[in-house]
Amino acid sequence: MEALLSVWYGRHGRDLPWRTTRDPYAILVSEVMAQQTQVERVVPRWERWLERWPTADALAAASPGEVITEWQGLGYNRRALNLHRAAQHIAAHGWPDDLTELPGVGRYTADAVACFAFGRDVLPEDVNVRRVTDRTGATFSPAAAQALMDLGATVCLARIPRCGICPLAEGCPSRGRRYEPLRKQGPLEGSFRQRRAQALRAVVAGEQPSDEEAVTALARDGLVHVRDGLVSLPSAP
DNA sequence: GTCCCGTGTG
DNA sequence: CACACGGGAC
Repeated sequence: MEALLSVWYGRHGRDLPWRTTRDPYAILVSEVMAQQTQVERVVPRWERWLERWPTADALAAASPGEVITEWQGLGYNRRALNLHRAAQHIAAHGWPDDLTELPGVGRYTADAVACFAFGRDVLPEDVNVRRVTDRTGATFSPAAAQALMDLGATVCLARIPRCGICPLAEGCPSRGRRYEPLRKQGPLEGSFRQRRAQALRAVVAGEQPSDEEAVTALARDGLVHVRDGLVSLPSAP
């Protein structure tokens, strides 16, 4: 199966700039950004980010407010803060042996950095990789990691897989199957999550948000500071 | 109008 | 273990 996958990857693999670097900081940034945002959208933002903060030291020296501002539009603002804190940890103590010690870095991201940057022999398992391995029943080496992620993201989709264009369809025991949604979720429109994000965008724009409830939640996560009823981006490192 | 996605927290 | 977290994809 891995040979078929490799041929497909050569023709249909995504051309992502961080796949040509081994810089662990650059890879960490790409992984954190791409965890919740389509990779095509991430590419220009990743390039801008590395121009502005080319190293973990440079990012660590920025203020949290600058980092939050640069992050806008990449989703889940807490991740920006975690990435900043991770850079400060790296700047102060170097790269830890156990990468999950870094804030915002769990099993998947730790394995991705270990594999792609440090050349460790581990297969980072995101849900794309897990879907393909579960459905095909095949096993793959860490060399197939990028190909598995692309196949899972573009062909072996969560609910309605595109088996008609899948290089592994022949002999796949799950071929043609459809799947129920894994999570239940209400609409984003009008949700508290959206209000939070709107309130933070207002602060980034230099305005005072009117949504006090959202501000309280943002302050609890350290995304804003409130003093004398005035809301600002966090400036202290 | 609803789901996806990894991590942290209650 | 369930849930919060964003915004484009579907």
